[in-house]
Amino acid sequence: MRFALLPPDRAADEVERELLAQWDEEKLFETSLAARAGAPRWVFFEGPPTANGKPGIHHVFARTIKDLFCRHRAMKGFRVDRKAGWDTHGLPVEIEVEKSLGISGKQDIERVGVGEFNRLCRESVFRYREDWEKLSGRIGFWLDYERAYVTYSNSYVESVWWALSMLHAKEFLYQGYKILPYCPRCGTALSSHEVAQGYEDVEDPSVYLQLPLKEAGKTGERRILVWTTTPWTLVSNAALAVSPKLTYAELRKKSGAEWTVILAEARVPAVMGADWADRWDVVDRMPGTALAGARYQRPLDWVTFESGAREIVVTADFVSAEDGTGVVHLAPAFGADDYAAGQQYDLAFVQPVNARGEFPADLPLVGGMFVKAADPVIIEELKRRGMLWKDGRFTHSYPHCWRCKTPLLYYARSSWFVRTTAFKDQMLARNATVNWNPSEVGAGRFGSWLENNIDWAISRDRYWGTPLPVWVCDADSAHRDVIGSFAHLAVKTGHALGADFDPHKPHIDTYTWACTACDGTMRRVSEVIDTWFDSGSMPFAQWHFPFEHREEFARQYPADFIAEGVDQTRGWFYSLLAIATGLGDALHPEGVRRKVSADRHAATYDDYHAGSHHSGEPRTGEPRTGESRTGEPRTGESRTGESRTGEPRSGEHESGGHRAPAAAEPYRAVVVNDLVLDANGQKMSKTRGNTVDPWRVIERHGADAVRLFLVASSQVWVPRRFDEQVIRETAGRFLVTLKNIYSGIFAQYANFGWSPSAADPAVADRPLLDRWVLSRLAAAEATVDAELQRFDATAASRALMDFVTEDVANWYVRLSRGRFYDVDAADNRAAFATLHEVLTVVSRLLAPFAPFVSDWIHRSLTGTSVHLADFTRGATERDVPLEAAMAEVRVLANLGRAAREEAGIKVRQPLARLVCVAVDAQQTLLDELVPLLASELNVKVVEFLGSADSLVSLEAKANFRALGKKWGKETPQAAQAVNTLSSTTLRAFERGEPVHLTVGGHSHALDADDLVVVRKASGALVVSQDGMRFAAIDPTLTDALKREGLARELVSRVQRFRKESGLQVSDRIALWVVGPAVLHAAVEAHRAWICDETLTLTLQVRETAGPDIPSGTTADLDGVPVSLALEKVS
RNA sequence: GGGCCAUUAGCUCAGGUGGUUAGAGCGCACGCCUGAUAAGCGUGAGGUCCGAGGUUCAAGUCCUCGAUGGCCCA
Repeated sequence: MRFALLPPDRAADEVERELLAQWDEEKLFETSLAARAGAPRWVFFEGPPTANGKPGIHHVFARTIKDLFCRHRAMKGFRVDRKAGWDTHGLPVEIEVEKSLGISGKQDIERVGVGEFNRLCRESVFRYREDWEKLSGRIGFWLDYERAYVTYSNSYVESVWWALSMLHAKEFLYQGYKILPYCPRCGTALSSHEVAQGYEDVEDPSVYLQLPLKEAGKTGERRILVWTTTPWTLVSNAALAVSPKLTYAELRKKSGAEWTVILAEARVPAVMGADWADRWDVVDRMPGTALAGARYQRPLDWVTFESGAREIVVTADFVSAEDGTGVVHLAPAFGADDYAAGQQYDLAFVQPVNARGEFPADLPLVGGMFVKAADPVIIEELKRRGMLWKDGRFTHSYPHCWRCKTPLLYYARSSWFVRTTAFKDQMLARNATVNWNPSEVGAGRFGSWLENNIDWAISRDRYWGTPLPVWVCDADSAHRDVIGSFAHLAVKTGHALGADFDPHKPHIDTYTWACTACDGTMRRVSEVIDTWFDSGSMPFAQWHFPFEHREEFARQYPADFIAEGVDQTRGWFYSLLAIATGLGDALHPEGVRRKVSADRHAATYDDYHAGSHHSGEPRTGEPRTGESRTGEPRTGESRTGESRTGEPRSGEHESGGHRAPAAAEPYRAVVVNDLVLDANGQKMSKTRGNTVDPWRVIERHGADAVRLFLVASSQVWVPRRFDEQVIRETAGRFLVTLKNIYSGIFAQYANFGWSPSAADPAVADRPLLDRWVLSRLAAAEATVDAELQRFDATAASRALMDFVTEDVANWYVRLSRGRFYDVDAADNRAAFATLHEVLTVVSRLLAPFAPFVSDWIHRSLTGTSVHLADFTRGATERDVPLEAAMAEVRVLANLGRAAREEAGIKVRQPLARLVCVAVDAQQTLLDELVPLLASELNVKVVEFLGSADSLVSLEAKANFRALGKKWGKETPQAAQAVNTLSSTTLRAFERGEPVHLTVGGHSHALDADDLVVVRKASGALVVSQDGMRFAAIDPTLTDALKREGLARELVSRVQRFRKESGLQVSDRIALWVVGPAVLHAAVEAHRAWICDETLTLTLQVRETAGPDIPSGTTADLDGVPVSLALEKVS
């Protein structure tokens, strides 16, 4: 058996590409799935990326996290199917197509034609999908791209329709109004991103009104002051709002007017002037709540109210004392706060403005005018009516249309909603059982946001999206059909849909039918739905549930794991939860199965499902009895999930056909990742030009290093800086070390004739160092596994990297190097077998993080792919006392080196003895490890002392934790007393003699807990200490030691010379050494050893050079001049 | 304006339940090794723990206020 070599300087990119080709050829992903076909499932949901742009480095990040945990659980023995998915609808796609066509805005799209436009949208999605698949593949993200779900596909759309129809059946779907920023010129509502682009500072009117309060028979004696910057909305004024938290003042002019004015006390100076007290008397003060319910006279009476409360003062939390008068005018059609208050108090709703932003022609004075242009007219009219207090101008930041710069109007638009507020408590309960990583996102950001949940506006007045399956009668809009399947649509229209049926606009809008309740015609509403509803439907829509694959859905719901960026908090994380909770039992596999079996002969799902729609009566798809259960959080095992996710579940879940009641949360664990920033901590953006091209980075460092860096550099849920320099220094460096150990130490020498065999000693028979590293390996294995189990990839990767660099490279390999130069000795076979085991297990542990190099090494070591291996071995035993003893030895070695450094004696110079004091380790083990310590520190003898008394004097250090309990406020004095205890007293105390402390009249016996005894060096040896551990070297250099040191210097120099002369490591030589007598003595004393080390067959030492010696080199060996010459002999 | 997160050595980050010498890696300085060699190892110097108050015998850690940066939402 030969082990392939992997030179560390071989380009990672090249190696990885070769592996990708090999995986492809072997169908390794499919093979790995097949190997777990019968295993318990661990379900992953792929949050579908929007395929409307090239993937960036932050996508590599998110996808690494997804892949990593899926790989880990798969290696742990679960079946982890990974179905890819693509989010294909929505405004981003439309904008991309608008750009490519060089058009902008709805009118342009209509001109191009909705059919053509949507065709281009569909094509555009395909283009980017390829980019995504390529990059995902390159970074080793294993996903089933062949069977990806695509949100625009007919089957997906049909499942979404089903969900909407079920929500409708549960009376969760309704039509209402939503206040949207709207451009009257473009005739379109703007998304929040568009609004954010268009803020500009503008000057607007600043108008104060005095509105008379209507009180029993004396209207106008008290007036309330109101401020607005949009006079045109006063036409629709329905109510006034005051703050329940503010105090309001009622003022009367000192000059003795008959009327008073009311405004927030805190606003008086700002509104009335700093010197207001000179002119006004405060006649009354009252809380805002006292004003609630008061009636007032509205400023303008041009429109008539149809229904709802009007001309009334209400309280609202959004009213502040920041500006204005603390009294806010409410026009529910023209502001989000206003609308919300309107809903809360059932206020009258009037919207006398058309789509072009104009008042109707029949209004007095302002009829037909653009609203903004009507402002001066309205101010003039208010003045005429005596309702104007004062007017002025006001500069503020106001949103404008980013296309045409027209100021936006906040506008009530008809919109469709899902009544999420109806099941908010259930969402909260479900959320509470989710294992969020980090937990604060679930409890804080997401949880507190859910608390303030408002109904989900799901309709969009756009083109490329899942059409809202609502048909409304053109004669009476109360007559509605919500279509839940294509079959249902066929039934409605009376004929089959045809093979080329496309549920998208504009085709779908050609389907109409006669209203069953009147003479009207049922026509589809124009809207499409929010793409978040699409993606939030993926748990069932990816399976075309409930029309197909019901069993599959049951097995793959809910998800054990999802992972996305923190920006998905209000996106996918929410839409998954909201839809699953709203659907409730409709997602219950048992419920569906019962239904199906009861109607086994039904030709289509819709056949049995129909009827609920024909009647027009809402009905629940499933029995209501289970409802109360749905909101209950799971108890017991839910939070840590250990019992569920720790080990593969037994088959019982499978045999049941489903895994859990669908009433559970749609995902059990979430890993949230934060942004990838540039090297300077700046957010990456195209406009800043600091984006990172993932392809170029991968080419330079390899996907392994990039993945490892992204995960290991800091917790994934804090923003991380992306710095290529740092990749090289951390992940890159680690991988180089690993390859060095594999190729430079293991494979290179194993190829002289070692391969695993029965000749290898059993573990128990191997040297302590081997047993130690195997024990550490078991520890690392357990740690990495446990950290991944709890979704901490950062801690896992760091533990693994630390093990490899510290324990394997820096200790085991370094101390064992000599054992790898010869494959025959039993001791050496043990070393090879041990390192083989270590490297094999390390590659498995590394596989989720760095799937390429780990596979490469694992294949070379074992002949099989790491991705078909088990993550952990069975029971492995640790030798904890041995680990403790070795830890002790390593500390002592460091101390010894520090002592050498202090004494100024290099390691190559042998010393007579090292004197140590160790703690926490068995002396027998330490004795066995002495040869390692002696060789590491190059000393002849290592002695252990039971105490350091002979090396040190004792001092006490107070232990505040213990003293604090006893002494309270006198702790510092007591500590001081402890710290001044004499060395003699402390020795007595350590022997068990009682010691009392007296401080401030109190006296307590000293307990062992109360102090730590510290040893300070004293004496002739050079002592180094760390806590209770000591290492002391004897710096005395005898002539014999000096000779040995010189011999070592010589060997070192000869070795270098051999190399400089171009010799092979196995070449035998003849050697001439010319130097003074002292060198002569050293060589003669260690002749055999020198010859052995340098493979010298004949060694001649002289004091002077001669003509018979070949030319060579000269050197200085610690002040001893030497000339060397050598010749290759064989 | 609200919510959440972060702020610890030049850089990147660790620092359960408060306990007195605040750690690691990288970088840097000095040195070692020269059969992992465009590798490997050691020793060392680096810190008012963002600031101000407070609680406590004791605060990087708990509380309050503030600053800066980031994200999300208005």
